[in-house]
Amino acid sequence: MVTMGDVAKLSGVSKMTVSNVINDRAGVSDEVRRRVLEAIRQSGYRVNLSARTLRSGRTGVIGLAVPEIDRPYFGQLAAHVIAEARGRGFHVAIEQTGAAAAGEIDAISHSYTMQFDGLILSAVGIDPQDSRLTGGGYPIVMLGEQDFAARFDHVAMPNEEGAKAATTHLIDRGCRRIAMVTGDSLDGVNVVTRRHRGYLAGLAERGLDPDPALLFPVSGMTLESGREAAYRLVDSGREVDGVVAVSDTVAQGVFRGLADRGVRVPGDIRLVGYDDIPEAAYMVPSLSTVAPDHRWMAAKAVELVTARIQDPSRPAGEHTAPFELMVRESTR
Amino acid sequence: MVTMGDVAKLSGVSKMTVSNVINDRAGVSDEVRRRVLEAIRQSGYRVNLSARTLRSGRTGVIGLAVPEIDRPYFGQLAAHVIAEARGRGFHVAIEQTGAAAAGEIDAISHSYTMQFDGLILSAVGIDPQDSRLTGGGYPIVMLGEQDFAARFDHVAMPNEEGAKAATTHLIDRGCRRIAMVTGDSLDGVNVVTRRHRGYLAGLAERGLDPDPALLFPVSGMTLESGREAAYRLVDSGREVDGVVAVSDTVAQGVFRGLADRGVRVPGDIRLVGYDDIPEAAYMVPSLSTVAPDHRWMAAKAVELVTARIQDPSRPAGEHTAPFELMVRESTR
DNA sequence: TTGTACGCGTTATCAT
DNA sequence: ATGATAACGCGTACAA
Repeated sequence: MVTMGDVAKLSGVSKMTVSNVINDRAGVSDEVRRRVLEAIRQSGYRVNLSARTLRSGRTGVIGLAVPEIDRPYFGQLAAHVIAEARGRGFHVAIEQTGAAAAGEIDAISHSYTMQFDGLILSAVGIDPQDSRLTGGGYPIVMLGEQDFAARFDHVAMPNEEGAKAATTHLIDRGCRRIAMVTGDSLDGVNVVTRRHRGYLAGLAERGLDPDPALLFPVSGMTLESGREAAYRLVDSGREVDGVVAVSDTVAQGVFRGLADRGVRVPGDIRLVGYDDIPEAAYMVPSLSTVAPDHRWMAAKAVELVTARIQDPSRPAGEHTAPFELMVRESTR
Repeated sequence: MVTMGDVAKLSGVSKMTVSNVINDRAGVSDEVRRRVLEAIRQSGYRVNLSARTLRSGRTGVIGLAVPEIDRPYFGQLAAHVIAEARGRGFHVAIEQTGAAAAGEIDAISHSYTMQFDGLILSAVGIDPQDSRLTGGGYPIVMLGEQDFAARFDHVAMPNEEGAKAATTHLIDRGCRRIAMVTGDSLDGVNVVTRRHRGYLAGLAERGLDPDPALLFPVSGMTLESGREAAYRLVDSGREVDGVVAVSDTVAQGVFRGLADRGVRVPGDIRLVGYDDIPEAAYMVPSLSTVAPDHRWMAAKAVELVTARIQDPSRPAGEHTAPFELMVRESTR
């Protein structure tokens, strides 16, 4: 392995000067810089990041913990975060939490062990009151929907606002019996409960009474659980003319489930999702959905975590992404 | 920061003994081990991976370079690789190559710089003859379709076999004018050309003549390029009763494009994809497709790269995944 | 079974 | 503008 010392010897300078050249520090004459760069090229020298990290205490890596990387929403998020971090000279390491509180706690611990400089945690299961959840000065940015009470930097989605807009949109299209397909636990503050609140707020704003019988719980944010909820919806025999799904992926499942039962969208039931995953615009019918600004969220999260890396004591802030309601064929 | 020395002091032993306890080495009395573990717990000590890496030369990280992590196929692949690597005590760092040869070369160089112990490279653009493409003893496993001539361990998809099976399936369903929507370059050996060969082989096996006018090139493996190819297909006015798409994502785009032009699937045109992404089964109509065994591929790739990490001089091998043709509604 | 001394490759400090 | 020296925290060789 070629070390800095080898390069120094080759170009007839000290290790320190080589280091200065590599890190673009001032105080190196053009002539020496040229010689050193030439020696690096010739020798094929590469910086040893472990040594640098050992000395400097920084890895240049930001962790990104998501529930499952194979869900379109998180794949997109990851792509944006990677791009944004690269622009700031950071590398991104992806962790999977399995959408469980334990996995999320592990991710923090693991991030620390791996010596990531900071962590962006897309939290869905964790309880903000969890005693194991202590920043301890370690730069963590939360990306999710719990209420972290300013204990962490937090980038939130416009869950209530978005779900409310989706619901009033259905009503304005003529729907009166609007079901919601959403998570099975309506306790606490999370994606599921906040979108449910938005749904209720939407009904209220248009003077409709909520009907608890029109809530169809799913155990996970998956295609299959959406389909299965649609079966229950149809088989219940209840009159329904609109469905708000907690996410686009669930909406895709609901759509398939309705089709399996011979129910047409938007003819019999209008359907709206949340997330605006890329596939939404390409479904037939295309899916109306709430589109939070993903790039904005990724950029904000990276901005916050890098700022906190530089100054761990800065005050934490709460930030909510802008959104747009994408009206497409499924609510035509 | 708590170091090994602190733990040693706290438990009244030497650093070496602490190291022995941590790495589960023999020659430590139960009593001492207990004391050390207690001290570790109390102090909150964590191994410093940089120091360990600097000393041992190993990071315990495997790089996974994919074109774009926000494409469902690669998201799934990543999820499987991460799970498999975890089982072998490795961590996975994801890189994005942008589906370009330059990005793939960069990924190798970057993987090396980041001191990953090995790299799984999902290559789509690289030329196996590229002079910059030299393993140099660094453990690289190729996951893609080029012909690497045993210079690298290589996990391949059953591209020709799969595309051929898809094509004969269309013919057996009664199709006679079968178009293919595929990449725009039919040079070299890659996903595009191999699936195209499979398509030709399928036609040949059933005694149909290929018609070059039924090739509709796309510039990328995206939803949008699939849609746009469908427009060209319909607008060309050519008679077509079946379409083989180069991937499921492209097939989704084709399906949407056909719908935009009022062409029904499978009524007017039967459609088959490749990959079996999760969404395929949930489309309406559900998408018939070739399902390579993704988990098998991920497991094999991780197995190969870990084996090569242990023994860099082992002979390289070529491995092709098994597949299954998923017959669904789009070819009903 | 435990301890000592040194080296891994880099960077910070201080001196020249 | 450049160089010498000492750390960073861990693991290995060898000594006790």
